[in-house]
Amino acid sequence: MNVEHELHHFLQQKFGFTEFKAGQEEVITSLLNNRSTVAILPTGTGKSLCYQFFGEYTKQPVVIISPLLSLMQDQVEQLRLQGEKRVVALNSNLSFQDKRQVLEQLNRYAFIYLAPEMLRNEAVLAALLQLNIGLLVIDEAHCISAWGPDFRPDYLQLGQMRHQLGDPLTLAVTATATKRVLADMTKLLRLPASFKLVQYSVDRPNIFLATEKLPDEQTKKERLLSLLKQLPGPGLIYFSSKKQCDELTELIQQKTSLHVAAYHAGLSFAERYAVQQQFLTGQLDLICATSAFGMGINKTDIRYVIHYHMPQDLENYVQEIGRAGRDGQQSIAIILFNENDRFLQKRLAFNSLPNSDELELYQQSPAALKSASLESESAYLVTRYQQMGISFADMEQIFTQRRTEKLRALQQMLAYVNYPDCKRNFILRYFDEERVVKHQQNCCQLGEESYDLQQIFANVDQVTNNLPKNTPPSRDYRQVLQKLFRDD
DNA sequence: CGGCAAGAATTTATATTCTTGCCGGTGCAATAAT
Repeated sequence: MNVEHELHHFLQQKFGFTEFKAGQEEVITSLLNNRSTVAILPTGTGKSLCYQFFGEYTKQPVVIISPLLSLMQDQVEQLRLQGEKRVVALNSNLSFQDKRQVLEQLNRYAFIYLAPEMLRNEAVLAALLQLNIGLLVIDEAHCISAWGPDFRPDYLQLGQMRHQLGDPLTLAVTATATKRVLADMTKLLRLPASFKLVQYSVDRPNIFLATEKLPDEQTKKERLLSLLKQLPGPGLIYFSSKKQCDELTELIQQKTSLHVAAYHAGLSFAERYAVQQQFLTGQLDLICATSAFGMGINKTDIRYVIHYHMPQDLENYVQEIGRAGRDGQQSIAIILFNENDRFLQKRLAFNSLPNSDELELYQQSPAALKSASLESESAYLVTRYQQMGISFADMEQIFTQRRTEKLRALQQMLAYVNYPDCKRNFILRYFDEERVVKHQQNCCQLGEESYDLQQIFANVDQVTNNLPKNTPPSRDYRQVLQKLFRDD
């Protein structure tokens, strides 16, 4: 039996699938050839199967770096449902005793999930070193570039951690990456130059792209309500402010008959989990959310994603609209834009980084830095950079450069909103794809011309692609909640 | 970093100009107190 047949046979036996989805076989083969791999695959193509397959096939332990506790939880649950019990999420949800026990017997697990922050724990690193890691996986690897520099600095340390673990075979997976983000990932992970890149287009042809410019807030609200009355659901609205997210949720409740809930980091873990489950099971028509919502959400029938505020950059935009239409059916992405929105994003971008006054203060007074780092995000960042051995002079340079990059990305986002020609091609160019698509009727709105919702959704069945229709298993979320948070 | 609304100030004003405060996304781990 040749290798290809053997892989298919194993896929059927172990996972019950007859075919690999796009990219999976290429990734698995590359890993089996002992080549570290970066996989940029569209959402819904089963990225996790790649490393699950590798682990089961080679019978070697797989360590997965995951950005969110909820993501780890989902994956662990899914693996257990598939019958794989040797799986653990090594995180702060574990009690001290449980954690110690897991660390003592780490070699009993085939799949170990953890957040990058956990690698700072020496006991954890030591236990991982005892293991013969077959594969190190960086899930949602764009976080390295998007979150590392100013939000979760431990992402910057992954390369060094990887080295300390003996430079194991590595797989980095994400749905979107420009050339710049890809370069960040390979550099920060210190991947060997021989790494293999498996990349598919970011284009999602079944998502119509629209932007509307509105003169003021009042008009924007009215337009939003009128859209909600016309659009087929379920849907998602993104905000860049928790306050406005809450306000609009209430307004929608008052003015429409839609079942709607808000989702943002101001809510407790339990509340967020409940909202998410109600959305997945169809009890909610619509979620108003901040960027907290989305990663790891597997709902296939989202018909529209509206941006009440445009995001900071096109990377985020493509991630967020990519949550629509995973079933391949016609969907739509709409940005409602008001000129003042640009300042909101500018503020957010600038605020996340320490400015030179702050840096100077902290440099002169370590005591001020210490007391501030408990509350201020940027002071904490400075502390972490110091721990990484980065000087104040270098920090100033790094932060300045980062600010410039963020500003440039925001300019591109604005250019997209204002772009009078085919927006799909704008996105393809931004993501450095050579390919140019032919503008079609159901592609995007051009310039200021209006678009016809009825026409867009008229011939739903003509739009097809090979994305799977995998509805999540229905379950009572209250039970899961109880299990997860016994003391809530 | 910039707009905006509310309120204060202003050459005694029912109108304009100036000032102030407000607006603001994403999460890990670990600690401390029960």
